Amino acid sequence: MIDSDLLSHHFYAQPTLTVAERLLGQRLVRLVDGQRLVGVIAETEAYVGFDDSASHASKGRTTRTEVMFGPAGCSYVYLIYGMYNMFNIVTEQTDVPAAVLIRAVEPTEGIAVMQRHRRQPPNATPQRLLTNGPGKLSQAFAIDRSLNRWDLTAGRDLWIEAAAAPSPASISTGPRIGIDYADANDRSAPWRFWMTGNRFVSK
DNA sequence: GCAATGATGCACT
DNA sequence: GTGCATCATTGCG
Repeated sequence: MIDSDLLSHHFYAQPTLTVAERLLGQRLVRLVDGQRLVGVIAETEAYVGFDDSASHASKGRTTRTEVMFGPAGCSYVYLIYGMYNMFNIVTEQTDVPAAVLIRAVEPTEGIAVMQRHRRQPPNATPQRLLTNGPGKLSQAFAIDRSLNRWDLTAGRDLWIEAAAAPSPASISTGPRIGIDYADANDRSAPWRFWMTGNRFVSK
């Protein structure tokens, strides 16, 4: 890896909506048993501060949400529905609880290994089912809670590399998914970002 | 194609 | 005990 490609604390410490949008097109990299797994980030969601009723952190500082109050550039990985891991990246200044959920990537390297992690047969079709959702991409990239609170700026095992940014015209926004429990204004906030037309964006 | 449903572990009242 | 920032499968037509 070239050091200058590694996204730094400075990048993640920006406002959460900025980070969520600018993560599109960047490369998610996972190293497992010397094998590089890479995907281009295609879809993200922002969870912003105490006042966002959709965010786990709106309930305050607990064992589970503590990491969201910590420094930017750490991972927040939690288990949902008893079986799926959600991969988030902490943003903003310390004590401001916020994070970006990575919802989908377009796989580019290590696809055969990802298929094994997903228990799909080699050459399975269609390939889009490999990583077109937050639970699926975590499974494909072997991301689980052992990587909670991981420092993504260290360039070890799990990190993000800079790549060409998509043009603003090719980015779409809309409401976040799966947050029916949130207040109406938070449900409708356009805090989901995706690359328009990318076939790996979740349903 | 789509809607309905069950799986499953853990943080938190 | 309750409720999830989800997914695969089933059953319909």
